[in-house]
Amino acid sequence: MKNQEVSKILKEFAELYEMQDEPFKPRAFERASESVAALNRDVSEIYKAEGLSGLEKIQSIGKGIAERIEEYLKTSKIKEYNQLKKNFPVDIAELSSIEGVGPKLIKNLYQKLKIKNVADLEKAARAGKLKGLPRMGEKLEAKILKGIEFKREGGGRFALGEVLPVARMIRERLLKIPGVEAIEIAGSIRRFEETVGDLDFLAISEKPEHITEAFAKMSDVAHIYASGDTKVLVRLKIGIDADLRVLPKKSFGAALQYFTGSKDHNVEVRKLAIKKGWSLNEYGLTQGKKIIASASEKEIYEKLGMPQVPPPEIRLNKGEIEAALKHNLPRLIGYGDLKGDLQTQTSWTDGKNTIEEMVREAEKIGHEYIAITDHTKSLAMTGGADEKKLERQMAEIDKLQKKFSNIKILKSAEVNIMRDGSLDIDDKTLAKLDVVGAAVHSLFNLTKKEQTERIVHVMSNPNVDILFHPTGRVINKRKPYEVDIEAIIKQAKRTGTILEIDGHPWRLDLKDEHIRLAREAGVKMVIDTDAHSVTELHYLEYGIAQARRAWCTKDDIINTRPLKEFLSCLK
DNA sequence: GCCGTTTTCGGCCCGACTGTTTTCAGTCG
Repeated sequence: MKNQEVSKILKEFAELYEMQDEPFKPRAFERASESVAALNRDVSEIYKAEGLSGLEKIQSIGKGIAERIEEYLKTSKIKEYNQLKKNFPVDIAELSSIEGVGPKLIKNLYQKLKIKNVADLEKAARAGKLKGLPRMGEKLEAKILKGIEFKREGGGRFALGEVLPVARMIRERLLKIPGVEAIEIAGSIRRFEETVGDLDFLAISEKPEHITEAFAKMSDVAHIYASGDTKVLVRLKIGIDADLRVLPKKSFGAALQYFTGSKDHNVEVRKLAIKKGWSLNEYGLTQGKKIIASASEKEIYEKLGMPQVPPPEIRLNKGEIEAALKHNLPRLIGYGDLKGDLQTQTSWTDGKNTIEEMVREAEKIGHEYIAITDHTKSLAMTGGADEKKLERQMAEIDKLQKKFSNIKILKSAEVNIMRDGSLDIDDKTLAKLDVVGAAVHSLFNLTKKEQTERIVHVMSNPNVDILFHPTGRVINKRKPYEVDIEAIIKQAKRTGTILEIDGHPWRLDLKDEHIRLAREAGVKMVIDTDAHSVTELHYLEYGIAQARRAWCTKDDIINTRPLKEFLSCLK
């Protein structure tokens, strides 16, 4: 539960040091921050069990940072942090979330213009005051205003991947409270939306005051807006609002249906009730004072003429109600249907774990195969592989494979697409790989025509099996590059290139509408995690949810198939 | 501040891109 808080504070340390021009420390704290975020155990648990030395065993954490973490876990603050913060009482996380704003600029903004947050920054930019700063001109000023605008379009929403683990942990904790019969997470999280505005919890309990009190007193709570008998509203320390409703068992189905939404879906469902002379709200489906259904979602949908309950992911009023009424909903791909992962990075480039560790975890998940797709040479910052390094890795995989009889390690790479649509690895080497993914990692600003031609060209390469994260977006951070997605889908169909549904919660690329287009065109797709650590190998559910939202069945996704069959689908 | 199959001291990811400059600082990945 503390990992996110600790990771966040370490990240801020890094930026504070960066602002003071400290050499090397920023990187060290940044690595430590990432390392904590990638843990699959909670730091407070590790500290409780093994003390300071347990913390020091964590990758990229030595004596200094371990002591700071200890101080934070013991006292909820770090003296040195407060000291640094005194010199720069600035919302660094908020400011640096604006594209183009980094630590150096933040330092200047505060020292010269006393800018502390994005609101200050926007005011100064609109007044044309930024131009006076060193190395700042009209274009950068405009870029910053655009960055602020884009951030705002995100509506301050959190990526699902940031908050789903938090919501689940809160749920687990609340379940332990005496008198609590059930807790469900509703709202956009239950629908697996890409981004989430707040967390909605529903609880069944005959003694609501126990759970409301415990909820409001959680250590993750930063502020309590309201706290009543059956409803609590809080702001969590990580910056998102969370609300809890406690209900009697008999109306739980109605409440779950009501609080799951979406709003559009519920409006349509309620219209069906009205047509029958009934009414539907969070307490039940009723006729006057008589309750027709309320305990389960299934009863409610059935009474309204739907023999199938639309899965939460597709409750968007996009045809699911009509289909459910006609008993015509497809059988969506299930959360346990994938047989392998097809994009994973290891310590050979920018991943946190070795090939062996990744394979072992994949085996534990139950995969039949895993592709090792480290970056290639033109992504220099990651130590991307050239032909020689790839050959070395292939040899290493051959050696490693002997240790594993239940899982096939596929030799692969995430190969960079150059400006002209060529690749940065020669075809001879690519031909030796089991499966090849190609990806755009540079020149995001080409015109739509140029970008499309570049990608369409690479898809015609007979070695390229999969196009990775086809639109390049990063949720809340970077818009997709300009590209003609329909042209790419057409080319995928023509060349037999597979399109990736990158399940990494920051990417989710393709997104649902594009998946839908690809499915309708009969294009093959895969779902994978883009994992950079063993923890991230568990990100599959995010990608599967995207596919479900696009009404995909098991047949639409190639890596639901056993190894042999999967391989036969490649070029 | 972290780390070690050359090292417990002395290295640490580095090139592209942009916008600002007239040789380079800041940001990004």
